Amino acid sequence: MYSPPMDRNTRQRQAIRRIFEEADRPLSPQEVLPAAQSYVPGLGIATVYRNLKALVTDGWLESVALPGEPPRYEVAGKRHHHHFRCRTCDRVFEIDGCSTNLAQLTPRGFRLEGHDVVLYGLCTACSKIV
Amino acid sequence: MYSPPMDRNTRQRQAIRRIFEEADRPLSPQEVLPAAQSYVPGLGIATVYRNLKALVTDGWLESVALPGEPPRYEVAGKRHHHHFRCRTCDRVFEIDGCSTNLAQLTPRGFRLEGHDVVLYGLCTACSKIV
DNA sequence: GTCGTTGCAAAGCGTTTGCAGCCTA
DNA sequence: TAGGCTGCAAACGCTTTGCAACGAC
Repeated sequence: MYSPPMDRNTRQRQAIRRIFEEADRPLSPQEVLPAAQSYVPGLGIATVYRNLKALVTDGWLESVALPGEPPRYEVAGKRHHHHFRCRTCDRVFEIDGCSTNLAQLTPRGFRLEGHDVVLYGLCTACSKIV
Repeated sequence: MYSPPMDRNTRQRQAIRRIFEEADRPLSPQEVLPAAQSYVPGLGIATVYRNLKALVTDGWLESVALPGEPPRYEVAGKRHHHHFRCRTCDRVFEIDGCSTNLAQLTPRGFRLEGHDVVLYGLCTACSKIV
């Protein structure tokens, strides 16, 4: 998989980085596109994909995979954390802390190396509306 | 989305059900295809997809979504459980039990309705090989 | 014999890639 | 000015769908 060396600071790349700095939650390419276009009209979806990939290679973004969902991305370097997906607005939020009793679930003979925890429900905004 | 009424017991459908009864772990369409073809040569991938969908509608299968993975399917009606994915052979296994301290992770103002837990590591077979 | 089901091939859909032209350094 | 980067459109891989033939009941 090809990843650009990211050695030029284009308007498109600036816009995409800015979107993530403003959002503070994992964003999908489809969420990034219209947001980035508000800064750079005409910015194409291919540019979004290419830059997301490049920013991951660069270590500036990390990909966030949730069950049954296309990959999202968030600014890298945060502490170990998990995610909460709102079933109404489909937005994903970061949650601090981590479940501590996962090791005891591991079947005999298996070697545990990592884990994902995803919570589902309603975010603050949506739980007020319903 | 169209789902067949499932009122005929074809060789293809028998084969697919049999695969799941024998496997006892979540299977992807790509895992089902060759296995079902060993019973019914020439069975097509479209038939696999159609029957998986139909068996879910029928309540005989449930879909299992893991982060960054295409959907798998397992026989429905089991107790609440989670999954373990082997990083070497990519197979997914069911694990009993459930983490109990997830509610405390929920951010203030959010309403928790459900959760997913996925463990990663090596299965018994692969931890012996490495 | 009916009509649900199948296999094949075409169509979808989100993501990736090829390419000519653009624009940053 | 060089060559990394962009937008467009074609290509991809996986899943879904249309359709004529098949076969379970």
